[in-house]
Amino acid sequence: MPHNSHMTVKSLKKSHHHGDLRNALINAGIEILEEDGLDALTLRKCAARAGVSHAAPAHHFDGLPGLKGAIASEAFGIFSRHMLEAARSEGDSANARLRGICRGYVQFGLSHRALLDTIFGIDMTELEREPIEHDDSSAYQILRDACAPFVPAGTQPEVVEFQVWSLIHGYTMLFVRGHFGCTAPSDVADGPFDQVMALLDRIGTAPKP
Amino acid sequence: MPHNSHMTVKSLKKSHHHGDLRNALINAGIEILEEDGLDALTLRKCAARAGVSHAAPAHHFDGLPGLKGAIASEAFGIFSRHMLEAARSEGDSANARLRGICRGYVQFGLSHRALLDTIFGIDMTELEREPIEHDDSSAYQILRDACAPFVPAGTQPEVVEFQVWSLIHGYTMLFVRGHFGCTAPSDVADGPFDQVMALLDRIGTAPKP
DNA sequence: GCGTAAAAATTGACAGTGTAAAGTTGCCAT
DNA sequence: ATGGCAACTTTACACTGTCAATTTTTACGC
Repeated sequence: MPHNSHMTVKSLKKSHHHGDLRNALINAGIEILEEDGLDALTLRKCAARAGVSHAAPAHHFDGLPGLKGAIASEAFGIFSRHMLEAARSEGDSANARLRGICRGYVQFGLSHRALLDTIFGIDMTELEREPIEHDDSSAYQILRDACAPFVPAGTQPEVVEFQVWSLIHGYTMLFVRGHFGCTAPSDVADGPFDQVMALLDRIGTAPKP
Repeated sequence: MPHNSHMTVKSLKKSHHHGDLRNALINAGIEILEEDGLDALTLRKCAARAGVSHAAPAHHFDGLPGLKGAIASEAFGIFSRHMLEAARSEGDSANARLRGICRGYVQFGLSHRALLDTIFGIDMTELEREPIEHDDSSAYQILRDACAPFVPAGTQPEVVEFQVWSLIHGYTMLFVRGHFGCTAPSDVADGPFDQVMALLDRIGTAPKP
């Protein structure tokens, strides 16, 4: 006996008191992450910024991990849009698109570190977790498209995709935290980006004999 | 007027009440990380496990971030010993050593995730931070030695080192959290390790024309 | 319309946590 | 012995997540 089968298709769950509190909490969380970093993210602060009482989030998310998961999904959308732009920023060739994606990855890590940490801090193996949602315009798909020209015949596309993804993700995570020995990097150019990404030129070629 | 210039060279700061409380707190923290994960690490729990009052850690570390930094240094030593063993586990050839290091990296991430997250969660760019200490037997040096045979003449060793490091670090971080789509990975073999590490065979070769 | 039930949000309480200030204990040099 | 100091304890407080009880709002059947 579904009691709300009358709801319109585009029902935004805009409901009783607040009006889409769920999204308001997610947006508040993103603001806090951008302003004050990962450790500042708090259920109570999100609630306060959304203008509701401190216990209100419990009706929409399963604790702080639940809210973090929802924020990660939203942040992944922001990340995806950033990557789409980056893919086009360096030219139209296949090489330029792949290079642009990698540079955009690092740039996003520098400019929105807490967001990237939230996205990739999520443990997809935990039970009772709904995975981060990603549609056809997600960063995954953008990376996949950019890798496609480099996939040798008879090879699974995932292979190249995972190679590139591992390389740029590892570089970004190590670089933004200064593990490469650069002191306080504030720009991609401050690191050995070009030197490491030179490995991309070997992608899709045969191994040395 | 140094008031303690009388202390012996090997003075372990074994002092008044406890006797090397600093190290006791670090070890307690590592135990907690191994048993209950990153979120369970708490100043008060470390203090309780070391048998002191909850405010005692403040006299040895600058808050929880300070303790985490000291734990990261200790965990990096554990990681380094693990990597030294892994480097020898697959054979004596240069290829086997590099492959062994990479496999050991992922294995360590699976078996001691909280430790690896603590090590590489440290932000080396933050001011007033003392960097993680690493001597000649550190994981950095082990990786550098393993990469040396692949460094082309006239190339800086760091280039190859950073390429390999980025690749394996990114792979590990993404894999252990299930971002490659593997459900609940419990072994390196559960992931596309070999496929991604095939890129290592292109290390040190000339780019395609 | 109206009453009832469910959803949404509030309030109050509680256990943990980090942190700061003040107090206590034991060791050492003078 | 005694003054000083470092290590530790005690006490207190603000902040956090979480739960139970309550109130307010909305939706639906009658």
